[in-house]
Amino acid sequence: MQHVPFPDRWTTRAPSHPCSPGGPHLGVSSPTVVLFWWEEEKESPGGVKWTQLEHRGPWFVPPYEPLPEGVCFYYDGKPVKLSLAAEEVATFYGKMLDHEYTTKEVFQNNFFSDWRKEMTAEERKVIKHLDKCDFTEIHRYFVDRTAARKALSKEEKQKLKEEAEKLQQEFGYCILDGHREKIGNFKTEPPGLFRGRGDHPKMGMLKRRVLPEDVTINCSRDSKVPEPPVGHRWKEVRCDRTVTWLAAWTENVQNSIKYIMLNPSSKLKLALRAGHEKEEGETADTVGCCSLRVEHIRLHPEADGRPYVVEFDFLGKDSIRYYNRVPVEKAVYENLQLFVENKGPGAELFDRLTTASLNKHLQDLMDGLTAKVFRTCNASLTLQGQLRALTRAEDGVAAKILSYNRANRAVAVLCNHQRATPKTFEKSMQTLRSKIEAKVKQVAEAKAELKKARADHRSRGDSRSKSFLEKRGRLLEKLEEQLRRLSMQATDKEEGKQVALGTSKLNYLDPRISVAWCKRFGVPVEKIYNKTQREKFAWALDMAGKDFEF
DNA sequence: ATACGGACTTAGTACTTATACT
DNA sequence: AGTATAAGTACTAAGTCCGTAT
Repeated sequence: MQHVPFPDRWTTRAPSHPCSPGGPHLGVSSPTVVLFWWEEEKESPGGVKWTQLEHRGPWFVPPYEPLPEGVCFYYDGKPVKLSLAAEEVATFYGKMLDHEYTTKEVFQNNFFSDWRKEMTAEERKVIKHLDKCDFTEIHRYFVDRTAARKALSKEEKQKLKEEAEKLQQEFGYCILDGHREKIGNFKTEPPGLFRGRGDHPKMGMLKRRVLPEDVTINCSRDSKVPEPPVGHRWKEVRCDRTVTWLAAWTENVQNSIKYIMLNPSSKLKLALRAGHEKEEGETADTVGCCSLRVEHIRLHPEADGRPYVVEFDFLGKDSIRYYNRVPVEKAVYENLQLFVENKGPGAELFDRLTTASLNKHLQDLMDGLTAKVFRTCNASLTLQGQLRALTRAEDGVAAKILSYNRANRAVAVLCNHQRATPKTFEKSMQTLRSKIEAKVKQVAEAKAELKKARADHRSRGDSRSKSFLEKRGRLLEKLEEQLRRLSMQATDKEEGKQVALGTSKLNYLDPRISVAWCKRFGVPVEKIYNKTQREKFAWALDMAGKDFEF
């Protein structure tokens, strides 16, 4: 048992801070030598997440740089020199001019009203209507700047890269209980216009610049308190060992807390959604299973040749449409009929159900079970089952990977992880198709050649014609293999055009299932997980054997 | 008993880099 | 070598869940 020298939470407002130079003493190591965190003792009791936390605080976005002379904003056709604050907000809009957002009325109105708040009294007197504002010069300036950046020489690009790396090294790591851990997001979010998804009522509102005075720092009591930028101070410095965040601030648009947290590779981490009640008018209108309304389902006594089918159609998280027709048991169907009875389309379908009561019920069934766990578990079981059903030991690696992707896709479809069909999809599909056509032709030619060679060998019977025949045989085999691979690629592509595989792979599926599958079928794990993913799942790579069962 | 908000976790999109093709 | 496409990363909005205040 470890002696704990400090209470779990400790906090102080810091009107002035100790001026200790230098950053955290990186390289402090714990006395016990443990190579991997997953081999360490399980977490301490009482919700304490760490005993040592030391870091540099967030990196702040540099201050606004005014537009150069000659880049002008026009109102009603006349050039207007804006005050610094108003100009900055104008550039946020100007940058987005060719984005769909700026065509939406809600976005325009929110932007304009927030922009006016940043204007001086004189500016407010002049600038009264958005449709008289001309941001095109501002827009062009930023387009040119991006182009110039892209056209930079190799050396200049290299230099920028090195600077970014230096920043990463300086601010991107912390010391957590003697381990140097990567921070997930060490930069404060830059100011800009809020980009809510779906029909978000707050889209276009001004998201303010974060100042050190907004930021609360969390670190261990005996560590070096990070230095705020010169001339500034932190809102607060505290030592709360029951939470994992390093810094936090309140964001002004939704009034929610934003955190600086660790990278998912660090030790502190490791189907319908539940659907909470949301404040009406504050966010886009989306639902989950508890907040479904009568208008979101249709009941079919019979559909697609199956009895008792429920048709779902609603917008879920990120305003992604969920559409599905599910056959259910008779009892379920009849209950739904009761729930729909005498209700308008906008009424709650399950008016006596909340996420709390649902999770309470699931908790009673199994300790720690929540709707979310159910979704995750369902996903992992589906993957395992699909892998078992689809993989054939005698297949080549390419075919096995196709099977894996199919299994992965089944999970993504189950969880409704969608993406927009890529813009270039049709084009690249077309080139793939013509490649296949060409390959088919080649195969046919090679077959004819082989036939000829065989006849030739039969009539001549010498060793030269024999080796020629063998050569033709090998060529045909190679071409056929290439064709198989291409058509597999095409299938994979077509089936996956609207499905986002990454989300389930990264967040839902127990990586040990995939690792075990790779080991069992001799597929290199790099074909399934890229470098970042292998880092995140290092523990699974280490511990899952080929016989692992979820 | 419910509302609220803090602390994570999940997720799509925008941007960057690597790889494949011409 | 240069460009098109794919893969990977960064970013941050939008969920879930739980504990505490009302």
